[in-house]
Amino acid sequence: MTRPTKKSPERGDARTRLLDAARDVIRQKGFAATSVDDLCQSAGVTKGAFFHHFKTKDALGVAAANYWAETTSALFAKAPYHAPDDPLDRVLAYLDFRRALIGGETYEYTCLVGTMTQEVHDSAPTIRDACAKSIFGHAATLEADIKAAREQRGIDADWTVESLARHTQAVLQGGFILAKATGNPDLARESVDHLIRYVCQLFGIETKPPSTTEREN
Amino acid sequence: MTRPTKKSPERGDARTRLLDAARDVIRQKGFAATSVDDLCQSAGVTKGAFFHHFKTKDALGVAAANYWAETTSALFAKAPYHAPDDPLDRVLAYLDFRRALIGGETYEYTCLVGTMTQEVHDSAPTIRDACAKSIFGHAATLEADIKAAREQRGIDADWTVESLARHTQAVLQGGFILAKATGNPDLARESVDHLIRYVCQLFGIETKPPSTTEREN
DNA sequence: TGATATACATACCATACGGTTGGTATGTTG
DNA sequence: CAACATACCAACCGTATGGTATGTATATCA
Repeated sequence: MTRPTKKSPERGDARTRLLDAARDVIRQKGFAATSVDDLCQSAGVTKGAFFHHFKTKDALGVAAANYWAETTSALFAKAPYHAPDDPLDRVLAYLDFRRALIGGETYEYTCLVGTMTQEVHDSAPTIRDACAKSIFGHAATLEADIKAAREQRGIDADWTVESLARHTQAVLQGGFILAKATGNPDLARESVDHLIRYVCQLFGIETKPPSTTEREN
Repeated sequence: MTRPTKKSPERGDARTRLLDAARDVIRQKGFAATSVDDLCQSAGVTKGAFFHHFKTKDALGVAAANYWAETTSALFAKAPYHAPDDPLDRVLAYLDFRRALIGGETYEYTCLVGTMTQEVHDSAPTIRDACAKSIFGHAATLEADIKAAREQRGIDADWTVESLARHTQAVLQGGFILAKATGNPDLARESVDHLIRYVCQLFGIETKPPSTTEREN
């Protein structure tokens, strides 16, 4: 292998630094408004490095979406919301977890692939498909718990497990837009609160308060 | 003769045609990826006309957001969902109306100001503020009916009227993102269905089926 | 009828953009 | 050690971009 060599540990190789830069800069400025030079400057690499690792700017977009899918999958897989024995508690713990992630600067808590989807859905199908895979792949990780909760409690539902899983992502994405419109993360949390109330009602339990992490940021 | 002069009703003056073009093209390609030339070509005017009416591209963005606010306000003001005597029925009729609007090509039913907010929130405050005004101004038009419904039915709520009004917009915006990710408007309708179920549950009534207009498009 | 303002059109400009080229330093392999 | 591959850099290129300068036809009004 040629690279790392474990020497000069600046902060990862050029490719990873470009992907990290893409994750943050694109969430701030959007994909189209982010130039290749922006990314190179933010990553501290040259244009030569950029086009060595990515054939085109669109190719970086695809790679950034995949990188996002990988890193967020890892984050959610390790997260503590899987602990409860009761599947409904796991679902609610997931929503609590998502709620707790909202805060700080807008680019820190909003969703890269949601942002990119909005921009490129009609003009860059490869990027859009990578974003869709990330969004719906994550939604699918909720389905087992939702299904188990429904069966365990014998809920006679007129909604599908898949649609509820997708709905949670829609609420989050929409909350991010309202938060961006005002620069205020409270607007995203607010919608998650309504979503939590909805899920509690669907399963016939009393609405739980927004958990411990009420005040952060 | 060079200009309209009330003759040759091509389809409005240059300014309006540019705003119409902006509404459609920006919803397809996004704001940053839409060039001034794109807009001029789509509107059938020259660049001279563009910069005669708008000082900068950002100024057009602001004007497009305001134009969107005006035209959608007029649409919703005229819509039939205000007819029912019961305020809750009006709220549900509003959601039904929104649901029925979803269909056709993505650029035909998605929200211009939601799209622009996502892109420019951090780099073009004037556009962002115009978008926010449109979104929250529209949300505010729901508050009277929500409040009346709550009082009439003596609901003891742990949520604010304003937050529920905003939540409806968040769900719509989020639904649009999922729809864009797949090119399928069903994903937006699906989330509206969950929202309708939520509102019915909040007010303690049985969930109504998605109204008459089930199959369109 | 002349002065002025409006509503465009044409031609042009400086810059920023995505992408290419040619090169070097370093490591890997047989 | 020769041959090759990888990772990266600096300089450059053609084009597209937002914006400007200037011209012109029509409408308004004193």
